[in-house]
Amino acid sequence: MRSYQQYCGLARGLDVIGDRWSLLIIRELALRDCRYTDIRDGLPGIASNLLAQRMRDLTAAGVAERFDAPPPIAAPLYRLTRHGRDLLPTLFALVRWAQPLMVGGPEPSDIERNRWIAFAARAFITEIPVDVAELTILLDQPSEPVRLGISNGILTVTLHAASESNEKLLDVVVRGPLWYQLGLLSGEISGTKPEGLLDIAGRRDAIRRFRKLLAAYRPGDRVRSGVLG
Amino acid sequence: MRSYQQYCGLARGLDVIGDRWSLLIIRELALRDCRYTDIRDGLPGIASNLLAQRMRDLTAAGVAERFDAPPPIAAPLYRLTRHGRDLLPTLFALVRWAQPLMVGGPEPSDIERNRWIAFAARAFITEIPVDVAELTILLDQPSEPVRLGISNGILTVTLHAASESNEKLLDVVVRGPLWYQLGLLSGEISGTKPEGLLDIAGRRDAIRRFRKLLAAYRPGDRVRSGVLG
DNA sequence: CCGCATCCGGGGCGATACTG
DNA sequence: CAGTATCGCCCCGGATGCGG
Repeated sequence: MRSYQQYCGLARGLDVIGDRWSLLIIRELALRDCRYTDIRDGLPGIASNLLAQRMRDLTAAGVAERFDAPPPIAAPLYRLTRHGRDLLPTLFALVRWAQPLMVGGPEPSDIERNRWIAFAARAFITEIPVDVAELTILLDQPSEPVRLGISNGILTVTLHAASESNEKLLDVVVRGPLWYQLGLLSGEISGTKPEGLLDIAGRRDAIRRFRKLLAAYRPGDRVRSGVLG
Repeated sequence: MRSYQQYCGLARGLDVIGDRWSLLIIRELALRDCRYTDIRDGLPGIASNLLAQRMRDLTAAGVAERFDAPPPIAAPLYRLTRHGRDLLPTLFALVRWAQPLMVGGPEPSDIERNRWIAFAARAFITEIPVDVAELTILLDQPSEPVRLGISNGILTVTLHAASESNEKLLDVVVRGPLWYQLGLLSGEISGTKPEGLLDIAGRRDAIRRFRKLLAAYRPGDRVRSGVLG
């Protein structure tokens, strides 16, 4: 992208990640290390040469990097650098802001990737209550189920290869339409009983702690009405 | 902008604010209510028709709105809506992320607007220590000085009409090159004595509390090395 | 099959001129 | 002052090709 040529932090940041597709590339790399093709799978409609250009730009900016995975993986992979990962809290904030645009569920023309809910999970689970220090949840779906693991009060979100899940190790399993699961994470569905199409399975105590985990998110962080208040 | 047509919060957000110039327009409106020309002043190089289009898009999206100011102001003004202001914490996060790109000072080709430091101030002052509940600081410059007012532990940042400042009401006055002032806010200049070109004036106790205010910012919020860790 | 490079319309963008 | 109008140009989107 053309630089804005402004001595302003916001403009400088946009010079790096303001290009079309750039943040969606970073989203894909945030979910897992990717081959070129893996990234393209998450960006339907992007021109191939454009993706190549973006990868050059992002690596040059120190946001992503190329590396060779150990055998038997033949293709080179891309991953986020430390600097790239530092950007994620910003993206989670944007996801929270945009949540009102998600409430009606997907439009017929919308592309969907089940793994994207892992990104939303990171955005909406912002705090771990002390008595939820150990808990394992599976957001189950036909393809790309997502595992939320809390250990020592630290959350780790991973993509689950389908049916890899040893259900013995899971405390809670959530099944149902993806946008219902999203509504659960974002707090729009907060009733204490499973809502309609949503199936929440697990021991009673585990489910209680899961709900407490979700309740810890508050939309807050509002800016007061005054100018730059 | 063409919609990404993805059922993903990040993509949905970018559909609204991912266009070129959009976030810089929001920056200008965050600093003060603006006439059309005021916005354009902060976006050198933007085509007039393009700005008009962006304003239509942003008002349609409920991020900004047009309104008629009371007399004697003749021209219609733009301001952020509540929804637009909710976006500011995200932009502040981006400003913090991009700070490493600011350390060397402006490039010769860079445009500068002194008011932009007000935006940075909001980004880097993230917490108010309890004993700094009352404090008034002026970031002084030839044009567009910025006032940081803390009252009841709440920070308010305002643009000061030049020489409007009644210095009697100011606890601390900071003078010096803009990017030195920025370095002070972001913590790169944290020495206890005024650095070279930077002049920090005020009562000893006020300056001490001012430094404590700045020290409250920590770059933190890092994401661990694991994927979506 | 994967990782691009190339080619080719179309439209968004940059710059300027113009109008109420 | 607040936009609208016009015109290149280049970036982007879509398809194809091709070497590893």
